[in-house]
Amino acid sequence: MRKPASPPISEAESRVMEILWRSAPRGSEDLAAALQPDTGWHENTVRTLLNRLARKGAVRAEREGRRYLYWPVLTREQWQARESRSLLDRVFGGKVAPLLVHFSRNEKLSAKDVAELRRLVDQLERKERRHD
Amino acid sequence: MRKPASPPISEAESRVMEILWRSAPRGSEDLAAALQPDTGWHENTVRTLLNRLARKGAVRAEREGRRYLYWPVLTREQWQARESRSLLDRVFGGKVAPLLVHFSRNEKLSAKDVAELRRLVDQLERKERRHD
DNA sequence: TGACTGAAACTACACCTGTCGTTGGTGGTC
DNA sequence: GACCACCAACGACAGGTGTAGTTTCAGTCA
Repeated sequence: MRKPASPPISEAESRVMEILWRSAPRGSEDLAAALQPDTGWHENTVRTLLNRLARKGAVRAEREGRRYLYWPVLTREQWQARESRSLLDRVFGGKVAPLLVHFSRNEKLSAKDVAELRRLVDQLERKERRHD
Repeated sequence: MRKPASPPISEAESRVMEILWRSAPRGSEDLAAALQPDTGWHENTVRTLLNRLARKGAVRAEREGRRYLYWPVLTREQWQARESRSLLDRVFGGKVAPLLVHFSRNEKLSAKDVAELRRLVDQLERKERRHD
């Protein structure tokens, strides 16, 4: 019972997923229309991407009359987790602290970001104490 | 005076950079030997990667007698920054807070990580107050 | 000086990606 | 029942990547 080790979603493919995550199910024509303004992609391009996504198990296609409707299977959170872990492992040797330091130092954080971060740290510290 | 918009470093290429960042300059044979245990790559493979890296401007090659010595031009920090920004933009819509939240929630943080994070937050807050 | 050798340069090739163009099949229309 | 319009399926092709094999060239040694 081997896990299929689902292949990575490419950049272009993820653009399609973004639309599906926003609302699903949708048909390919609909998808193409939604992508058109930002990407300028031809409908066939979108269909190709959908087929590849289906082969990768990231979307499910269900026939509805003459056309297909597409649903996301991979969730945005799963995808974010995968991509994040990949960055973490590839670039930061799997260690979280350097990554957090990098982002906190190098990216501008709004006051709100900082507040959010503080809440998180407080929470983490409380949890720690509880497990002492 | 256009910026050359240096091309991305591929996964395999970054493995070579890792070795160079550890110590440089080195010859290709040396590099290949250092990579061998982890990757099993043939020397020619490493040379190909070095050539590609040179074309991309990520390393500098200097003749030393009959062979070349390679120096990293791209620094590890630059590379980390690039890759991080790419993740941030592609996956988190360019917003730092969700990314930090994701990592803090989903990756196990050691007590040390948490302490580090707290120092950072404190620092950020002090900076904020100073600019009020 | 001419052969030998070891490293550099060039070539290869399959697979993935981005981006369509082309073909084909099915249901709806007269 | 024949045809048309649409959509899906398939094929295509250039550029990047992973991973070498093959060819060339410049020193070294005899």
